[in-house]
Parts: sequence; C-alpha cells; structure tokens
Amino acid sequence: MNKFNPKDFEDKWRKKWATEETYKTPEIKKGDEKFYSLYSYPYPSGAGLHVGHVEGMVANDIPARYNRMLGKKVMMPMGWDSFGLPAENYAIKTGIHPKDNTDEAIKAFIEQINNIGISVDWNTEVGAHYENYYKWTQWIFIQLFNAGLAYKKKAPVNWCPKDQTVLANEQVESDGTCERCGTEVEQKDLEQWFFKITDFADRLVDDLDKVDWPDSTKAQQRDWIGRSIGAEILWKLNNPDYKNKKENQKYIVELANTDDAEEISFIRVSGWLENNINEKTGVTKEFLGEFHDQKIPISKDKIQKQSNYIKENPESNLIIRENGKILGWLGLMFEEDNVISFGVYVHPDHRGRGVGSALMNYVFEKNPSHKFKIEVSKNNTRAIELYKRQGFEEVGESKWFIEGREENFIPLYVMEKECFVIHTFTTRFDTIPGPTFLVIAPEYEHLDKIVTAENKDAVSKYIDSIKNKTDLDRQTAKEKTGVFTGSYAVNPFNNEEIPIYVADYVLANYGTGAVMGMPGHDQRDYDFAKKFDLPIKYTLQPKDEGFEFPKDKAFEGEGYQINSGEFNGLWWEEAKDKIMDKLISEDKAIKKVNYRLRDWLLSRQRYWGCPIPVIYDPEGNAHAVPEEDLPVLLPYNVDFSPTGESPLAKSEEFQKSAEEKYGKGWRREVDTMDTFVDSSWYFFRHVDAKNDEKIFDSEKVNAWLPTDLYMIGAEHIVLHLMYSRFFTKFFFDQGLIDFDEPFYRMRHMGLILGPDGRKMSKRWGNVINPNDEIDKYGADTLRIYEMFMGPLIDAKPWNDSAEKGVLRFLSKVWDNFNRIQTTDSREEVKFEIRNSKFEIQEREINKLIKYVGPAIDTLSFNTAVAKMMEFNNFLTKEKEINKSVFERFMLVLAPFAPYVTEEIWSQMGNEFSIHNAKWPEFDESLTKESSVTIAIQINGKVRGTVEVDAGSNEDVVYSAAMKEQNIAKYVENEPKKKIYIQDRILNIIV
RNA sequence: GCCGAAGUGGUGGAACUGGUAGACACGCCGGACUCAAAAUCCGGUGGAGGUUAUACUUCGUGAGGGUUCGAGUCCCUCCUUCGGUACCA
Repeated sequence: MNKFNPKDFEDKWRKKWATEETYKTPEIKKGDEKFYSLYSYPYPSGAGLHVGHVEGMVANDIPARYNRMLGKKVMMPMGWDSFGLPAENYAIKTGIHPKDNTDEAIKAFIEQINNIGISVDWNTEVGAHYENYYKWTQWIFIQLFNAGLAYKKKAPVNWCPKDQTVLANEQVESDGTCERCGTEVEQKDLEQWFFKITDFADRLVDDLDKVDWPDSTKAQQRDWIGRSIGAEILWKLNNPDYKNKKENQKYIVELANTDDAEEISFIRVSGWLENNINEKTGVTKEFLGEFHDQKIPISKDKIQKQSNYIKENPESNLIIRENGKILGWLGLMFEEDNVISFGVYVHPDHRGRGVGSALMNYVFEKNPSHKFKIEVSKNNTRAIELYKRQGFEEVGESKWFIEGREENFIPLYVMEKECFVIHTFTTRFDTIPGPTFLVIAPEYEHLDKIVTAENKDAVSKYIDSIKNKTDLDRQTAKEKTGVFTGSYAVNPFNNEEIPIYVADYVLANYGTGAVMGMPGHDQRDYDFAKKFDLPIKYTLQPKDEGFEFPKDKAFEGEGYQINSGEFNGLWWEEAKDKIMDKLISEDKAIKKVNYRLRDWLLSRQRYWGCPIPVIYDPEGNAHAVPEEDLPVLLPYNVDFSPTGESPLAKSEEFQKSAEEKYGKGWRREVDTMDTFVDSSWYFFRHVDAKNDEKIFDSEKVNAWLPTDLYMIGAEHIVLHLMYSRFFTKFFFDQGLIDFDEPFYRMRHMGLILGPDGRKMSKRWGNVINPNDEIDKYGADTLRIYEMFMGPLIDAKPWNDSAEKGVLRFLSKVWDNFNRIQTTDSREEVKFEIRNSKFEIQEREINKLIKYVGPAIDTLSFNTAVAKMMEFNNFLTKEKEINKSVFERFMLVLAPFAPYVTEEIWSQMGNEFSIHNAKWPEFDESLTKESSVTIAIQINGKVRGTVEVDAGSNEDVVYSAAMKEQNIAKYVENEPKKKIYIQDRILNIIV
C-alpha cells in the first residue's frame, strides 16, 4: 500500500489546473446565479505571503470552490495593493527602485498563491501601480473633480517629520504619533486635495442597514461618521465695545400693514415703478422713493425680491409710530444666501432719535443667524456712524444715481454686518437653562468680533501659548486652560448673560467651535468652572430621597428638570425635546445634524503613488487633465529621497511634458494620491481588468457585484470600507452602476499568532512561513489546519503538532481510499440501501453532506473539518468501504483539500476535474437514525439514558425508563409531572 | 469614559431556536510494533469521592443573584481580557 505523500501529485495537478483553465471566470449576465469571492487585495511585500494571507485566501477559496460545484458562476480574483509608503521606504533604504522591487514581490506572491491551491483566475489580476489600472484611478479623480467633489484647500495637515509626508487624521495614532513610524506628528499648512465624502455621510450611515456585516464593523463605521442629531442654539453676543444706546430700544416696532401704505407713502415719493430704462445702470423699472431727501431708483429685480420676501415674511414690513405718526419704516428688505439686505427710512423730522437703531435691532433679533447688508451715501455721516455703532463694516462701494441725472451719481458705501450670534451645537436641550459660561475654540473664526479691546492682549497671548503646544500636549493636558474674552452671550432660553471664554478644550473642527458650558452636568465644563471660579447650576435632579449633587464632580446622571421655568418637573428626555421644539419655533435654535467625519485628504507628498491628474495654468488655476491624455504616467527616474517636497517636483521630465502638451507656464500637480484611493475601487476592475476603453463594462459589473463574500482583516477596516462605499455611491450617482453598496456580505479573519502566543514578528523569531509548511506537509494540510484552528474571526496561536494532526487525518483518508472495495456499485446503494451492509455508511455520508454545505455558507470551517474527521474515523473502523460513499466524501472534502481529492478522484477513474464536479445531494430521510438515545432526568438532573425507536411517544420512553434500575429507584410514587421533548429528553418531576 | 466582541478541561476549541456540557484535534498516560528511538496503530483522559472492576455519587462553562421542569445559552449586577474610539459638546 502506497503512503500518502502530497509531493507525488501536487505539482501535477497545479499544472493541469493552469493549462486547463479550471478556474476560468465564466461569462455572466445580470441575474445569473453567481458568487463573487473577494479577498482584500494584499500589499505585495518582499517578505512574501504570510500565514494570515493564507487563512483569508483559503476562507475565500473554500466557498468559491463549493459554489462552483453547486453550479454557480464563480469569480475568485486577485490583485495587489502595490503603491504605497513601505515600498518607497524600502527603496530609500536599499536603493532598489520600488517598481522593480514590487514587480519581483508580485511574482513570488503569484507562485505562492498557486502553491496553496487558491482557485484564482489570473485574468482578473489588477495592481494599483499597473498603468492600465492607475489610468482609471486618475479617471475617477477627474469625475469627482468635474462633479465638484474634489477640491483643493489650504489646510493644517498632520505632517510626519520622519516620513516627510502628510498623514490623514486616521493615520495619526491617538497619542499623536505617526501610524507607521511612531514619530510625533506636527501641524503644517499646505494646499491639499480633498474628496467631499462628507456629502455622503447620511447615506454612509443609513445604507449600513442594507449589508450583511459583523455588527462590530457596522458600529465602527457609524462611530467614525459620528452622526449626532441635535440643534444649534443661537446666542446673541453682547460685546461691551458695541454699546447700543438704550434709548434706541424705547420705540415700539410694529408690523406695517396695507392700511399703513398711504401713511408710509408720505416718506416716499409717489410714482414708483416708472418705466425708465437706463442703459448705463441696467435698471429697467425704477422705484422712485425718497430717502434722506433724495429720490432713488430701484431695479425691478430688487423690488421683486422685496415683495416676495414680504409675502413670505410679513413681519419684516416694519414701522415705528409715535402718537399715530409714523417716524420710520423698514423697507426694501430681502434675503439671499443668508444675507439680508434692507433699507432704513426715517422721517426727516425725527432723525437722530434712535429710530433707525430701533428698527435695526428688531431685525437683528428676528434674524440672529444672518448677515446684513446695507448701502449708504458717503456723505450721510450720521447714518454711517449709526451703522458702525451697530457693528457694520464697510466692504465695498457702489453708486446710486438721482432721477436719471448721470452726472450726479452718489458714491455709496456698501456696509455689512455679520450678526454676532454664536452658535453652539448640542443634543442635550434639557441642560439649556444651566450654562454659566460659553467657551469658544482658540481657532474660532470670528474670534476678533468677540474679544474686546481690553482683553485683546490676554487672548492673543493665550493663543500663542497654545500654538507652541503640540497636539499631544493639548490632548493629554489634564488642567483646563482658557481666558476671558470680555464679551457676554445671551442665553436665548432665559435671556441670562454669561461670560464667553476662549479655551483649547473646545475643538474648532467639530460642531461650531463653540460650546455652552454646563458645569453642573458635564465633567469637562465642571473642571473649567472650578478653575475659573464660575458658578455651577443644575438643571436636573433625581427625585431620590436625600439626593445631593456630588461635591467634586459634575452630576452626569439622569433626572427631572429643575431651574427650568415652565419645564420644571419633566423627565429630562421629555424636556429635551420640548425645549428644543420651543427654541426652534422661536427661531432661537436651528435643527442640525453634526458629523465627526471629515472630508478625505488624499494628497501625499510622495513618489510611489498614483499621480493626481491635475494641471495648473500659468495663473495657477487647477484644471483636470483631459481624459484623452490619461494616464499621467509616473516617471521612472526620479530622485525620491525625502526632502519634504514632493519628489515629482524635482522631475524635469514630468514638468516638461506638461509644457509641451499644454503650453508654456503650465505645470503638473506633483502630489500623488493616498493609496486608499487605489484600493477603493479595485473590486470593480477585477470584473473587467483588461478593458482599455473604459473603467469597466457596466453590465459586467452590475452582474457580478456586489461581492458575495469579502474577507478582510479585522484591524484596518474602517477607512477602506468607508472610502470604497463612498466611491460606489458616487459611481451609482453617475449612472455607472445600478447598486450602491459594494460588499454585500463581509467577514473578518483574526490574527494568527506565533506558537508562543505573541504576534508574529521577526523580533520574536516566531514567524511561520507558509512555504516551509507546504514543504513539510503539503498544501492541503496547511489549508485544512488553518481552517481547523478555530473560528476565523478569533486570534489563534499556531500549533505545529496540531498541524501534524491534520496531516494524520489526510493520511488516514488516503489509507481508507486504498481499502475501497471496488466491487460494489452506486446502484446497489441507491435502491437496496435500507438492508445493505452499507446502510450505516450511507446514513453517515448523508449526514456529512447535510452538515458541510451550510457550514461552508456560514464559514464555520473548523466544525466542518471536525465532522469530516469524525466521518473518516468512522470509515476507518468499517470493514469495507463503499466506493460511492467514499466518492461523495471526496466531493465534500474537495473545497478544503483540492490536491488530494483531485488525485483520488482521478485514481477512482473519474473525469477531470473534481472541482467542476457536481456537489453531492443528500436525502433527508437517509440521515435519520432508527433509534435514539434519550436522556432521563429526575427533577432536572440526568440520571440515565434509554435507547428507543426514533419518534417514540412519552409513554414508551417512560416505561423504558422505569425498566432502568438507576432511574426507577428515584421514582417511588407516581411522578408529579413529566416533560417530554421528542427524541431528546424526558424530565420526571417527583 | 464610551462603543463592540468574548470569558467553557492541561491546550486550540464544539454545543441547532434553553434540552445528556466538553464534539473534533493537540497534549498527556497506558499498551502494541521495535534491540532502541522516531513514525504508526490500539485504549484511556474535566475535578473530587467511590468500586477489584462495572456501577454510582458529587462539583463543574469568569463572579454573584434571578427566570425555568431544565441555563454555557435568557434577564440583572459585577469582574477580567481583547478590538475600536475619545476633551465630539
């Protein structure tokens, strides 16, 4: 009898599978039964494939083979995440060009993957650095650019001084160090390209419901996007530098109505809407109204806007009346892009009495979140002074002309006022009665408007001190720091004025950059209040008896409202919504959804990446490279030693080609793309990897995707998935594809640890090389062992003797094959099975088939292998082995052990290849045992078992049980109760 | 702190919707083969008690409570480990 030796046949079959194209991806059309098995394309490292790759690939390969045998159309592709920093760093160290190095590594990878017996169709191969791939990466960039989803802006970026490159926020560890090298990250201002992924935030959250992913992965995606639904509260600023005279407030501002029209008209001059086409000004129709003794023309457009605005906002038509006489009127008001333009009309007899200010204040109060625009004659010094006091600033000039007398243009100032309203975001409206201060971030955009002259020095000193702090210091600082601005904010809920501080514990890039300080119920605010001796106010309290607020920390528990006026006594969750609704209805708050997600910064100042397909004209404006000029090739001969500048900037060849093509003074973008861009769409290209005409054939992609199984390591999944989903949604919006989630079903594999239980690393000398394992035991053993180690998702230590156990299993399979009696036939099995000597074998193989298929579907390979071992152990004990039974065993084993099963299949005289043979069916009725063992419990404790015919009723089981001494001895009297679960258990209560 | 996952023999791990806990494998012990070893094969193997042996008894799924005829599985509280994340308002 020949011994099991994988070396005898592995090579032979490997070659045969290649020459016969056994795993060729079939043609497909939408709606065909298909299985797209995707493994996250690996980075082709010089170190070769590691055992973790093997685990993921085999976990992809088994379902792929299984589904192929089920007759589905299967695609099992492979590709390379071949751009990126490691290759470049390696090149800098060794002087070997990244391209040469990478191409070499890929060759080794392909050989290893073939050795393991992964059923890859190499026609699907893609690689991030292949010209015919990155051409389309660039094409995608251009589509995003054209759709307004790629933009450039100067931004403080994370800069790693060691790697000399920009890092995405995500690539900075929580302690402020570089993800790759551990160096402390600095901040630097650079012009960077961004993708506007934030536009997709809601879909990226909501569509998670469509996919079958591990809960933890979905949760991570949600956390990363960080959607919180709340509202922004509008706080009026009280900056003592802008002192409004109190007398301005004394007038009662009322709404004007149609009855006032005649009265109002005395301020105006009749005859508005005269046709008076003036070619110089473009005015078509003129409203001639009196304004400060002058008649002014208003364009039709403006009038239209005003009348529309008044229709929608009747309260904006305002007058001030005194003893029935109209003193002033607000007119020509309209809103555009959150800017309110308006005119103030004051009766000539009542100027200088604060009528104008009163009107304005009313408008500001009504529209706290807006910008205001007003035009005023340069020689109307009184008005100018008034506007300045109200916080208006001159932003430009324009002209009015009087009654068509062109020579009499009046020079005007255009003045604008940003209403000094501070927005704070919150989800916790129940605490709104409680803030005792307001904090803004040091980077707050309108800081200058808040800081008073008196506090200017102190504030700028504080901000300087922050700039010297690294992010690390800022984040780990335990003490709260900050400084008073001199201004106050008015709480829209109760009109309380509270001081405004600048402090670095508020982040400029989340929410609005301003936060209300609720020291009673927020620990950070509490710390700050203690430091600056600010009052602490509580807005909720539990009704527990003897409850006291904690003495040295904030009360962060739940409770009922207190100090909240009309809302006192409400449970906080109810109060939260009611207070929010109230403020929103009063225009004191705006519903708002906030995201933690930021736009995707994709520029990298690196060589080994996909060039960004942008050219700059001599004026420096960015243009997308015309599609016919793609790809923008990455030049080979470039000095890529790190200098802090993009290596491509030093390539003359690269820049010269731009001038030749687009003219003198044109320059190319020298940054390359984040490699996450490459990896966000590779799974589309697999389907049509060789297409030179377009990115992919939409019909093919629509037929193959979404993927049916995506195996990807559990650790670095957040960003890749987010970005891939973003691209998919973009493609969907562009009409390129008809689905908007790329990965229907996804699972993760855990780390494989070294035999010592530590992470595999050269440092510990505990690295297991798959090549060695194949050499020692053969590929089938390695595959099955990795699947048998435990659940895919778990981290598992390597155990060499356990691997030998798998080899033992396969040898025993081999030995059993050699014992087969070839005399029996399948027919006998089929028709005479009940009384044949192989009845039990038939039952066992049916049970096995019934088990293994679903186990592959649920990726519980470890139990599938265990069942096969059990089955094989059973066969070993049988005197004779039925050929048909064994053949079906081989079919079931084939996805796991492709080599040995192919060999046995062929020796049994079957046609090549087992991997395209049909998956065996099972007969449910044949899986049933004729008798079952039933556990007998007395009062819930197992006291023995009885053997009865399957399907027996309670009485049969009970009387059988009573024949057992050990059971009967517990049952002295008639049992109180019997609980019987058929074929499983009988519980007797005595 | 928050979110997620998980704690089962000496080890990796099984256990379907609550129904005989420890499948399968490693390791270990004993035996066969061998001059011997390796390899291979056969048998045993959760702890404690108990029997010449078979029985049998009892305790056992991180800890403590609860629901149930019955809990590794469901509920509550807590502990530990791993993964993610954090002045996110």
